[in-house]
Amino acid sequence: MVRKPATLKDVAALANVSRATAARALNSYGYVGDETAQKVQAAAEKLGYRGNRLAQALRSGQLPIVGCIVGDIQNPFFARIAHDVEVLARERGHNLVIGSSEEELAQEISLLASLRSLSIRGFIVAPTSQGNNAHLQGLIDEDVPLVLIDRVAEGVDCDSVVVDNEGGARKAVEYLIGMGHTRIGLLQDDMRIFTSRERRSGYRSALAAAAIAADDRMVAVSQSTVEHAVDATIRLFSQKSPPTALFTVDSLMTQGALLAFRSMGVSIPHDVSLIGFDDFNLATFTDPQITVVSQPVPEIGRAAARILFERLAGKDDAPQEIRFETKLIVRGSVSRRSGV
Amino acid sequence: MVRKPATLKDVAALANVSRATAARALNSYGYVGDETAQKVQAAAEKLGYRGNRLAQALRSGQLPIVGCIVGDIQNPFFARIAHDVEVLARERGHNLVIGSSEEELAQEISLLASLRSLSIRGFIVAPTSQGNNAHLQGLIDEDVPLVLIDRVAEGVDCDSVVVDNEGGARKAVEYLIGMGHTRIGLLQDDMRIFTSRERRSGYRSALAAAAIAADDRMVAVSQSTVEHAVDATIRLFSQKSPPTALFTVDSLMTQGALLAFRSMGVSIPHDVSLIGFDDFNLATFTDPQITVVSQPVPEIGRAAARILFERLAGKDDAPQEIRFETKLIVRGSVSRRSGV
DNA sequence: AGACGATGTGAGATCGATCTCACATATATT
DNA sequence: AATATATGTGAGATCGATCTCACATCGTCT
Repeated sequence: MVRKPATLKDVAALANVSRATAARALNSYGYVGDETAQKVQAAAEKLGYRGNRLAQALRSGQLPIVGCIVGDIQNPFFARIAHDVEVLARERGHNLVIGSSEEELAQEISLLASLRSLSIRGFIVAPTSQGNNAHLQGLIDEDVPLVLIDRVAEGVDCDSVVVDNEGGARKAVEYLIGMGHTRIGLLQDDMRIFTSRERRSGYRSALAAAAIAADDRMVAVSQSTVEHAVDATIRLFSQKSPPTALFTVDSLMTQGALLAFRSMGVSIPHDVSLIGFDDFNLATFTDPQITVVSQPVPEIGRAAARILFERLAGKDDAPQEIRFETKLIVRGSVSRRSGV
Repeated sequence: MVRKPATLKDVAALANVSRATAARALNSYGYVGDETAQKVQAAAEKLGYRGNRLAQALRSGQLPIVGCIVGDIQNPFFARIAHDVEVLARERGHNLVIGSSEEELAQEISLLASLRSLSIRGFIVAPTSQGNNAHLQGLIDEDVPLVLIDRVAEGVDCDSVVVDNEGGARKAVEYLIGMGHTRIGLLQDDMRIFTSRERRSGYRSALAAAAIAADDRMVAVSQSTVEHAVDATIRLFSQKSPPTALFTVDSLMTQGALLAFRSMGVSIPHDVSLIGFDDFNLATFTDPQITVVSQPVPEIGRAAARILFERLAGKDDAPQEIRFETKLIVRGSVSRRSGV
């Protein structure tokens, strides 16, 4: 049995009034007689009238939906953010559409285009961020609110919520240097990604400050998945003179490195020291526990959503750029290295 | 500068044709002169015409969006499923709206109501599943395709993709019994949740088969988060005669139990043996590695999405009920217990 | 009593895309 | 030459909700 959802027309007919009156009664605006209003309410109730948000949206030009495009929903970092955004959106009577760019610019662009044509009200995006950000600027130009998270995009003048990647990475590497390490490896993901660049830059500046020459053989690049990170770590540590310490730029890669070390029979922190960017659930389960640079993940999604809804409410001042501090959490995965 | 997106009317005006002709040219149907078509294409190009999917949807009655409502997007199990569904949806030119019921029936209902009024084409839902499933049956009645995942809902006649929870749990507990354990704890989440009930049922039947009396003091209930599981585990093991082994019903709770044991100074598997339902990334990083019952997670989302799109394409045979097998993966978190 | 405001209701336009129908031409067929 | 058939195009209806406007009907004030 396929019964089409009841329309306003059906309700009006049942209540013996015009569509206009029915609309007034249901949305309580304008003048409606008490008795009429009751009749309409009753009719709506009886038919299970729910209203067609599509039609409403077409009229008003806006759908109560916000979009969130992340790099990868499987990364717990983004999952947490998406979750927080969803909660806040729901509080404001909005739904959330989630897209995953999988770090492909083309995918980000097509996702955005497809969501834009839905008249989605605003976006929270973790941009893949390379040169061409016309698709993002296009949103701004059409006055569609956009909040960037985790990463900023060059030349796009909008709100953003990021963390101090460079400072965090520097703290991590300085700590390693302070513990006597000089051959410090970096396991990073694609250089096109903003955080990857910033974290590398922190890594480099810490090395430079300690007068340690940058060495490309100490740097491995892989996609941000556990599996790819395993391979990259194994390659990095299969060299003749491998690093004595490793800094990984996100939690999936940290986990990949851990797996790789286990499979290679390399012991932490005895053989190799490890610091990861971004804390994760199980960092304290391992033996030793993993030292990390932690970011205030719960703040990020909430801050971004808060800003987005302020913009939707009409706030129109200069773009905010929020940058949260990171914190070095020392656990047991780094050991002091004496001499070389 | 706020330029409204170009409409078909704009394109038609620029190309000096009627809206009808412009539509024909852009969607290539009906008869259109070559020259006219070119003109229209050029005009559309020039104006950056993208079309308003809302208006199209209002006309056609369908928005190319599917919805996915999970219990908690932060649970890696659901994150993985959502990811897989999103990928498949995108392949079919659909977007995905994700909602999280947070295991609240009321939230599931309101989420579904709000998405239904968007004329969303179909749903994949992990139902909170208690008695009243009218909201789900309502979808079926209106011919909106619905695929249940992870859990089935009583009295709702639709496709479903689940795993053999009872069998998996029984395997786990039988294994513990085979290793000499008799005081076997169960850390489960809310009994209203289908998987929780099924897994408990497997736990009980394994005990019964071994003639071990069920003992409520061996069972702890908590929400499915790492934090709640920590507390519940501590309570469970603070009794005078605590379990010698623990079976946890999902990966977040397994992680909570691990954290709790660590904080209590309880050593695995020496003091307590542990088996978790659902494998997780770091299960092999811990020392010892965690023995688990694994489910074919990548299959679940894909299977559900595949079925959903078949239904959307018009397939109309009897509902499928897919039930995947689980696998006991023996690692090192269970030790043999001699005597009592 | 006449006028003005408050109250209540309906007809019709609108949002943007699509589709049916009617009406043109042009070419082909007898 | 007359009739079919193919080809092109536009006017207007439609999807469902909302809003403006016009038109009632009251009551009240001078």
